[in-house]
Amino acid sequence: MRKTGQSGKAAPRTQDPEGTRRNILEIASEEFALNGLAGARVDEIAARTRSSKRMIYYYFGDKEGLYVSALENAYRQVRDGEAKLDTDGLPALEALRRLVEFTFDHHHRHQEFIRMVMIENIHRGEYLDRSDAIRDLNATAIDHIARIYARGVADKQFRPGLDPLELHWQISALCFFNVSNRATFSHIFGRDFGTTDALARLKDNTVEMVLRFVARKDALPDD
Amino acid sequence: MRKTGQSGKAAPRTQDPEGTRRNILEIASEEFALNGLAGARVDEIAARTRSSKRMIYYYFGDKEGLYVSALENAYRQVRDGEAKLDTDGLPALEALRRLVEFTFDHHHRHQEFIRMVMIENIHRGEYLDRSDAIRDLNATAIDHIARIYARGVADKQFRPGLDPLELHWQISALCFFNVSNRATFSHIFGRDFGTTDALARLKDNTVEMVLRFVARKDALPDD
DNA sequence: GGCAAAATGTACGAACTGGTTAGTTTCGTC
DNA sequence: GACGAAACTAACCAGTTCGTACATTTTGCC
Repeated sequence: MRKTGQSGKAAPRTQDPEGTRRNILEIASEEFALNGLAGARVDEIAARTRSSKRMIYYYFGDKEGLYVSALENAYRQVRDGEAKLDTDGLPALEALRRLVEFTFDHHHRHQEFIRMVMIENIHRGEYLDRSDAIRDLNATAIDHIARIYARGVADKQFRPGLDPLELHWQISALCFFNVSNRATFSHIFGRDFGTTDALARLKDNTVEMVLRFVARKDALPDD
Repeated sequence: MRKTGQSGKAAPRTQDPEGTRRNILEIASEEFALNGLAGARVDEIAARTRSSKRMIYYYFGDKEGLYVSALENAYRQVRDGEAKLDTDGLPALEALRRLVEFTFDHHHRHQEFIRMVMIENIHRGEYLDRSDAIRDLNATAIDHIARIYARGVADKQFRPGLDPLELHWQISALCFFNVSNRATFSHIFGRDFGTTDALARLKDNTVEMVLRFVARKDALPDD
């Protein structure tokens, strides 16, 4: 799909391939996040689109192709957002705190992304396999935490011997679960964990938990 | 068609309502855990059953009724298993360690359960709402950790002011994610987190993380 | 203006899917 | 050993769902 160089802004057209594609992808992302791969309906997606079912198949091949694109779309958006955090000037302990807080909030802000990841895990990552675009996006996601950790160890603030990737795992777990399992958890224990108050407490706990895990005892405040 | 001994139990019958029901539920649980509510096929379930599609509707009403039963089934099995852990004789710190280790392993042993919970969360707990059976099962699930925590605080091993339910949340998060998101996580970071080695490390980390979060500084070993 | 390629609209159909209809067999019990 | 209820079977049905065939318009380019 090549775009010839044009002068000025593109004039409004009756035909707008790029816009159509984007519009379809947007609606599809919503529907898949809402209903899952099997649960989403191509006809329903088409109906909500400014375009038609014909166009879905024209641009994305089939339902699964559309799903994979929606998945890529979700990852791309979220990773783009993550890149905005900058902690380079901060002391390691503070940087880590910021990172965890940011991750917590970021997950909370992008619930459709969380849902897509849940759905994809139900499918055992089968469709992720078909997308080389996604792996590339995440290769650098680990860098940030690795840098902070290295800094903290050098400063004798963090205990050595931890694996940044495993640390990332733990942080992800705490922040992800917080969104992914809220429905069942709240229901079962009869307490709403979605209130701003509950969320604030969970965030504090999460930060605290990570910091206590990583920091050396003497770098922590007294109990 | 085998004959059971006449050991007081019902003689073998060609008609076996209880057995049929259980058989259907068993297969249905597998299929729903495998494919989700929308993804599972009633015909496929029926085919794998010793019985027929008609019987599914006879005993469970409709597809959703069958799904709710499968969900209840999953919760019941897992909660029954959990009840087996006994830490009452142990010092609080050791008891908590055992609890976390057990939870970690237990989640790992019951991946179909995890999948059912994931699926139900995709459905926002809508079907959990329809089942009063499940809430009752979990009302006591929090007791165990609450007892350990209270003991630890009394013994000056744990820092006070924590909420057992929130603690349970954190532990669940770490152990749940470990199963639920393995597919995408492993894929994205190109490292298999399902090996016995990786699991052992993650378990250690998880235990460590919880203990460091709960214990008072002076109750912990040096870094 | 003319033309091929890209983009789009309309309508349809084959296969699937949840659910049912209608009828048969089994079984406790009186 | 008759009888009604419970357990069960097989075939079928109607609505849905993904996907496509065919026709048409728009666009870039000479």
